[in-house]
Amino acid sequence: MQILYCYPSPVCVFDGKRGPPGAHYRSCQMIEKKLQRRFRRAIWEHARCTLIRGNMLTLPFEEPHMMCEPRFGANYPRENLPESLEKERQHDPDRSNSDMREAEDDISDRDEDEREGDHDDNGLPKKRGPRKKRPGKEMDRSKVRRHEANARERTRMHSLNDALESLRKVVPCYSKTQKLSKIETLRLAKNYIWALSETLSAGKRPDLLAFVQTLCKGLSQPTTNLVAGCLQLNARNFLTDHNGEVMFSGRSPYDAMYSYPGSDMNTPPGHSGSNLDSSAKPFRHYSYSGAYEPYYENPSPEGGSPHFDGQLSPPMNFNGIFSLKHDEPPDYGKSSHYGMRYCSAPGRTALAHNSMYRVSPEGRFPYDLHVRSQSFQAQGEVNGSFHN
DNA sequence: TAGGCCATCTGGTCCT
DNA sequence: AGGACCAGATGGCCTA
Repeated sequence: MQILYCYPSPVCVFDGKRGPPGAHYRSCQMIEKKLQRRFRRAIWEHARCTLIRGNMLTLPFEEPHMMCEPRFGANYPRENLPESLEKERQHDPDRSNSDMREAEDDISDRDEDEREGDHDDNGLPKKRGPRKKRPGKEMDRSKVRRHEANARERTRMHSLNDALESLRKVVPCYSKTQKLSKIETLRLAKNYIWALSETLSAGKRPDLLAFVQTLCKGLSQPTTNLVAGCLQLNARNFLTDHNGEVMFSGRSPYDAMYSYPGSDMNTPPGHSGSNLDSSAKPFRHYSYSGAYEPYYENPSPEGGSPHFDGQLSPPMNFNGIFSLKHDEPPDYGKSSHYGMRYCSAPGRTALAHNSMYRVSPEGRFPYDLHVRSQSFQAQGEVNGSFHN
């Protein structure tokens, strides 16, 4: 029987994976702790039996008390510990100590209770009544409080991580396999918000290069590569300098941007995926210009006057500016900053709540994109391109 | 093997 | 008093 300990790096006994803590993991952890307790008890019972047996073999029969009263308290000599326990102690003294203490306490408590149940200090039969308070009670209490505080802290950090995970899902380049680190997630989210705000406040087709540069500002090179890979860019064209500034070192920006197979846009030589960074996964290619035109230049499907109701959830990613991502849109009404930014953008095409927005009438952009209240099937496909 | 990332523990501080 | 929040310390895992 093999037990994998929870602390300090929890491992799920069922699938052998370390965190992250989730519902499944937590339930596993509870079961695991039960198993640990049972296991420790089993070990001690085994040790007890072994030593009793050993004593039976080595001790003269005239010392039968050793058989019925083996002591495993704190003063029990370590050299008499079973090998497995001694090994464990050497491997991790702190943990083993606490575990040992716990197990020892269990057993010594039991033994003590058994003894106390018979006689009092004077050897007279023990009277019934409230138990004497032990001197260590106050310390036990603070210990318990510390444990509770630890548990709360864990829960707090877990909820923080949950929030971070949901943030990962709404920034570009979400990947279950290659997760952005916490700090990179926050940086990317900040950049993303900033870039989108700039785009919206400008109210015109954004400078793609500037957008990507803003997106990658301050990110590490691997994350920059990842973002570039997600956006189907040649990651090597975007170099992060020592200050975290993203520099373009390739050809003209639009050459390095998207090309949709069969489009009349120039396809950069060797852009068939071979020049992508190794971290870049095969993504769908989108027509940059085709994607933008309907949003900025065409009249709204309803032919209404340009207005904006301020309820639109923020765009999902650069070419997904036309995809509305959030299943559970945040309450943007609370954010005056966003509301102002959204409303202040001039010349924007109206997007009514129930309208369906077809990005490319020619079908060059292969997805129908819907506003929030409608089907998200196509949106899922689009997002899938980024969230491999 | 060093460095990055992460989970956890822990003590301090602030607030209710 | 107790809970929330924070930051430092610690140790494990992973990767270049």
